[in-house]
Amino acid sequence: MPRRFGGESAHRRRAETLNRFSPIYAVAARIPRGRVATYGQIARLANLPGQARLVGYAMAALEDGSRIPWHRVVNAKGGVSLRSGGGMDAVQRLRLEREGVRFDRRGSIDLARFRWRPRAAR
DNA sequence: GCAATGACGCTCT
DNA sequence: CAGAGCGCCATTG
Repeated sequence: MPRRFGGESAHRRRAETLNRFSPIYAVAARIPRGRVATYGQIARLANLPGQARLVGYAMAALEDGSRIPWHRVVNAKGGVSLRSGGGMDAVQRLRLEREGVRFDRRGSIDLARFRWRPRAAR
């Protein structure tokens, strides 16, 4: 493909960034109901090892009403880590509990029991 | 373009 | 087990 230079618009750059998130969304979309996956786990499954932070960023960029099950994504401690304000952290916990995911007194999930385990590389 | 910030995580103390 | 340090990367001032 001819490499167009200088003329690349910011729009194009934006598109590339979103495209970078695609594999992340693709993996997150496969998390089954009643199970959870960690940011780092998703990063790895998306072939982006060590970029857990990028996963969190991708989740934050989701638009309202997205069909991606963002609530099934938790941190490595099995807890809900949400941004300030919005109260989305409570929403996430409620949605998970409604799917049967249990939280202990400390507010964390037993990953040994609820972590999603995809069969093999896909 | 540099510095700070943020839905993260692993290692070392 | 809590806290500090460091790595990673997109976004913002």
